[in-house]
Amino acid sequence: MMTIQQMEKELRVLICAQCRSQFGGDPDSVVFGMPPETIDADYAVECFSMSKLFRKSPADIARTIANMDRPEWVDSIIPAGPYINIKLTPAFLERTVFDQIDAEQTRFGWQKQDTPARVIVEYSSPNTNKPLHLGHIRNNVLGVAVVNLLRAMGNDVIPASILNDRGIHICKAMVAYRKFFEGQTPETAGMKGDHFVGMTYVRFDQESRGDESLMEEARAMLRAWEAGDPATRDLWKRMNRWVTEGFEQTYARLGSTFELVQFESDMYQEGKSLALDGVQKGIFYRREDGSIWFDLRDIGLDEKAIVRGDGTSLYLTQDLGVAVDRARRYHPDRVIYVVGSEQIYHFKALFAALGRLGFEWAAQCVHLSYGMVYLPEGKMKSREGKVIDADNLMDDMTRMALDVMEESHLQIDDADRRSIAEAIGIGAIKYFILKVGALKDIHFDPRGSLSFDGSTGAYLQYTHARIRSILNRAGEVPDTDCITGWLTQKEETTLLRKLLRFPRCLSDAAADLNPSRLALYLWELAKLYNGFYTNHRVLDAPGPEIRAARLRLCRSVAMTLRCGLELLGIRAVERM
RNA sequence: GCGCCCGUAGCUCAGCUGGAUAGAGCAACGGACUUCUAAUCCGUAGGCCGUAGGUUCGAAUCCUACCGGGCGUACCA
Repeated sequence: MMTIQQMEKELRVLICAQCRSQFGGDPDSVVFGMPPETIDADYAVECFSMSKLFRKSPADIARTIANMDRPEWVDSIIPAGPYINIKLTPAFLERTVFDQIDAEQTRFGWQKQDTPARVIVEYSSPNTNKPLHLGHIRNNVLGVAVVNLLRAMGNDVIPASILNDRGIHICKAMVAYRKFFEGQTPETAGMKGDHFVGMTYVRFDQESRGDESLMEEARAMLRAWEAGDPATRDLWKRMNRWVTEGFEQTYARLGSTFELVQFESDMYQEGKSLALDGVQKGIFYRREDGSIWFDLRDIGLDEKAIVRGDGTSLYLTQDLGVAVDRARRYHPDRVIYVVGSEQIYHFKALFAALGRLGFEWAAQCVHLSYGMVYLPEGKMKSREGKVIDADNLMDDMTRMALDVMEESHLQIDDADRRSIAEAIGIGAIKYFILKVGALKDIHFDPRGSLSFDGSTGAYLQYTHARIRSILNRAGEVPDTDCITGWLTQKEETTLLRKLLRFPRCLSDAAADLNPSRLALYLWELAKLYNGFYTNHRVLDAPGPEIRAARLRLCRSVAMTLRCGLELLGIRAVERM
């Protein structure tokens, strides 16, 4: 059996061979594009870019390539001006697509690497003084999708998170707890732990506005923490535990998982010793007040502080320490940081610092940045409590989905209904985020996003459920291996051609670290399927062969939708 | 000031490393359920791809300048 990837490679080799024999060289690249709808072909290759290389007109090149010997599975290679259009034999197209999907199932389009690259993907990395909000959702959703895509491409991926569990923001929550909530726990307050601590943090902000002394207390608390004061450390541990327990629930709903969780409180010393090391080597320098700096003006940045005058560490110091620690323990080939675009400068500085300290792997660090998430009123401000809380949002979306389900005729018990509503509600958020390119800001319209119309996760899930319903009614899907050639309708061919492109969609999305490509592909696939669905019958198709062939087509589309959705972290439901 | 990102239909966005006639969705209007899930489908309408130059056989895509918006430029994280 030949896979789609092997078949495309084979075609490329043949085209190159023809170029070598006729023009004396290989083309720079052979890109398999999509012919316009009016042309009946599976691939289009443009010959413009070869024109300069071979000193012939694109049309001449197209004609020459089209004359090549073709394997028996290629139906025709037809030059059309500067393009060649390649059409596979319909039977081969069907067999290749169907057999591969049947063989690979939920791993359709995945690849194996002989020596898998080890990739650390850092994402989420929250502060432990408040619950996760919409901005974190974007981070987690992107992070999960990137992890999944890289894994599908055969990489050895380590999802990592670092909890920012120390610093003045934590102390603020602790001060407020002692002053206003002493003796209470998340249980007595009837709240999730992260929400409980978040409440103390908000309270601090409110109270400290009219009372400067609170800020003083927070600073004193930070000093006590650094000094290792037992009572302070005790409270700190307790509150951190509340928060992380709350996070675990949120992560479970979001589908975020980590293989490596580290704590800033364990790591920040490492960065400091690296800084001192750098001073010794003459890479960093001290100012009179004792602070440590390095100069990035030669690469268009500024001077950056790396340790404070009082010897305490900064954000950059911590990330330096974490990076070196991870490299030492895991020897990654790449490190991908999923962090908002407001940190672009920070990561430039971080990577530059690592490079100057002599770590060659610094060149393999990538900051995958993404845009802001705005509310209609403006940027989210966590201290003002004007945020879309992650848990609340997931609840709201789930409830919305439930309401819509109530109106439907679906006969299912309450537990199933809840679970499906959860998949739809959370899938809607995820798809809403993933379908736009990461760099774009998202203007989040809470009401609008609750709609399930158009290019949405629910649309994809609905299409999947619709197909599954047909397959369930059909019972056993007969094996049509020996009866290819029955899918002759336009919609059927278009669907097959779309399926043909799934493996490349995955590898492109993974290579660009861009899940939105996959999100878009799935929407297009679902759209094509729904077009087919309204125009043609499956179960009572005209003849048993067509019925069987269509069932197999349906099964393949459903499986591809499921594969894609799951890579995006969205559950494909059987019914809805 | 400097750096990075964004600017495509009324709104939200696609448009792959330049390539066959700029595409969707939403909103608006008009159609399609005795028929495999109408959370669907079909149709109509809507564009000087921010502006001006440049490179090219060919530009929404690459380069330059400008305009508009965002983010950053902390001994905050």
